[in-house]
Amino acid sequence: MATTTAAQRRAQARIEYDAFIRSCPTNQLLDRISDKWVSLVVSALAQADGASMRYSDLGRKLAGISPKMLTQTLRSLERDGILVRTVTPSVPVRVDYELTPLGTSLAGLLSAVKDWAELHIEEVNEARERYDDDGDAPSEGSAGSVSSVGSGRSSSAS
Amino acid sequence: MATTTAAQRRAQARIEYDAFIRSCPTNQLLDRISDKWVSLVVSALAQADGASMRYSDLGRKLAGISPKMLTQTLRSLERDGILVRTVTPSVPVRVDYELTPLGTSLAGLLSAVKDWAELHIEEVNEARERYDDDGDAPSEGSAGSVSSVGSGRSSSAS
DNA sequence: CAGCATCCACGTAGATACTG
DNA sequence: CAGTATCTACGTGGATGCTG
Repeated sequence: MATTTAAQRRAQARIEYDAFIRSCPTNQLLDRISDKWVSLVVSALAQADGASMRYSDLGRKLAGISPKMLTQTLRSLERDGILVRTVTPSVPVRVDYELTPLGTSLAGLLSAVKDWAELHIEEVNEARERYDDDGDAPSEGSAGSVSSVGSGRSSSAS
Repeated sequence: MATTTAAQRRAQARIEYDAFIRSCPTNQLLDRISDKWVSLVVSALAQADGASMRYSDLGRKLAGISPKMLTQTLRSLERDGILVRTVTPSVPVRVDYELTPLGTSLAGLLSAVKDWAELHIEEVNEARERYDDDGDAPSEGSAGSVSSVGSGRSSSAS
């Protein structure tokens, strides 16, 4: 695995991709970008509208993220060509992060997902309440098929 | 916290949401939908084009997913109102999953992300090679600012 | 068929402390 | 300022075995 060359990998790449297949590299990529921190970092950078953001800017914007996760996320995104990291060796070191065109194309999608979450949180919350309160008053369960016969865990979503 | 009513929560919900804030419920929701399995399950259901899929259909489509993860993902999505679970009490029990309108709206976004992964995997792979081979032949590092001065971990992406 | 229960291992996030 | 290093702990996910 560590000995495959770029050419080999690209050759194999021509074989139609299917993220549904676990062994497909796109599956791993999907796993990487399907990450809360990735969504937020990329969305934050996208909101900067082409401009770059400093490490601390991001840390402030993503209130609550640990330096470790921020650096880790940033590094993985840099490695994947989603963003570029620019170090300015001034006295207090300055590091800027900026989306690449590739990153910008992804940013639109991830921002949309983030916006979806903000937009539909109430519907989801109501659905959760309905689900959790379920198993108590079915009022109908003889129509040949029943919907949502869950065990109804009452624990908070955490 | 466990005693808040739906009305209270909805009242609080009017306070502008910001997924960047860790304590915001949308942050948690984003975390939930930013999941590889969620993307794949929802995308698979979306590809069914409004039709329902059986448990085993999904298990086949998402080759490699463990029954545990499949059930777990399905349950969480059902709870969130993304899909509906229909049990048909035939001799061999039959369970169908179908997207709700809410789920369909999300499916478009997640499918787009999945498609993005399939579409840009090669670019990402090339960026990764470039990054990993870096730290060896900078050839320029005096232009005032340098890009990508990473430590260059050579370990495989896993 | 469609799960659920249990066990276990690994990764990963988080807190904390230190550095160029 | 912008990280890095280390340690710990919990969650996540896989394998296995059993059930209606």
